[in-house]
Amino acid sequence: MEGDAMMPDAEAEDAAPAGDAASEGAPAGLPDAVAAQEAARHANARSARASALLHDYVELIDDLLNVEGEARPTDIARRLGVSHATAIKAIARLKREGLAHSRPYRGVFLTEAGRALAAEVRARHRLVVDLLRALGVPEDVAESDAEGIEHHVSGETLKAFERFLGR
Amino acid sequence: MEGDAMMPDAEAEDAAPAGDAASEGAPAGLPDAVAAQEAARHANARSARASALLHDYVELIDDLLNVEGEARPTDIARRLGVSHATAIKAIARLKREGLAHSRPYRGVFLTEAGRALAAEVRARHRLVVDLLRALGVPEDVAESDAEGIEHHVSGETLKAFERFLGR
DNA sequence: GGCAAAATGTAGCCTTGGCTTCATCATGGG
DNA sequence: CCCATGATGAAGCCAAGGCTACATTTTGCC
Ligand SMILES: [Mn+2]
Ligand SMILES: [Mn+2]
Ligand SMILES: [Mn+2]
Ligand SMILES: [Mn+2]
Repeated sequence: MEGDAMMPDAEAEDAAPAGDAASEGAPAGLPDAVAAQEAARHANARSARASALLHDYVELIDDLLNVEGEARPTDIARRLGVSHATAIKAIARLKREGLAHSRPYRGVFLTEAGRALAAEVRARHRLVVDLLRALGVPEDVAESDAEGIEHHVSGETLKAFERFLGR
Repeated sequence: MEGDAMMPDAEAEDAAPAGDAASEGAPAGLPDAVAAQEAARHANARSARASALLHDYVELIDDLLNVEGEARPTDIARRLGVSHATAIKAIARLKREGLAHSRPYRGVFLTEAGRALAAEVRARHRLVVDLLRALGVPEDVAESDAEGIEHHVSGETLKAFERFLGR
């Protein structure tokens, strides 16, 4: 620990009191309620970020099952651009969460919950892409941005997108 | 691969001559080029997700510095809804990345690069909120969704938003 | 001016989500 | 029919980003 050298060279510290706010000796910080609201927004974004990965897996597996008839770890990994080991670990988590099931060397399948989630995720993905396209975003960029945006679009916002697209 | 004949191919759309000779009993899997493109989109989203956290810290620190005159770990933590220890670890990372600097017990400051990034992040945040509002999303929902969406909006899409908002 | 409380920092634990490496399994071509 | 090869799975490493618990420093208040 190079914790030495902690001599506070008496700077013009108190020269920046920034004492805005009300008449009271209250702290300059903004009201608790506002900070709490902001914290809630960030917590919300963190939560969405946490489920984003599983959503993408479920969406992709559903697609593979529909288009190819089966969803193999290697294909999943290739489509996501990760190693097969990474895909297998995520698949284990999907199973733990009750979204998928599989037996060794037999490919992956979705549970009822998994299929329901996949449908929801796909609808959201498409709607986000459609909205971006409608705003003039080039197709490849729309697809790319949508891959991240989709996980942060609430039901309310989704409805707004639908309204705008006239649906 | 599988012997079944899976004809429903998404890539038979129109252009996109990336198709490999599909005349033979070629694998049902979609072309390498398409899978690679999809993998690239996911890689892009992963990368954006990775920098999202630091962006939020930088944006918040800049705001605290502007509004309060100082950015203290405890305030940062409260506004983000995380423990102060978590904030301090993130701040260490900001410093490592050359975005911030600080001395023990003295609050956090942004480097030139940090300020530049903050300006960019804030502009993006505002534009996303404005777009959502323009589409009829309620203010609190717009703020909440924007907190996540903002990190996945490319420059191209940003321009499209500006165009739509008439700027 | 001194001291208790608040703020800050450190240490260590956990999960997620990447990776590489190595072991095992399944299958199709010869 | 057999085994080379590719697919699958297991193990273990790493960084990020949460947390709690505890140590240290600063500050506000009497
Ligand atoms: Mn996605
Ligand atoms: Mn998607
Ligand atoms: Mn954000
Ligand atoms: Mn933001």
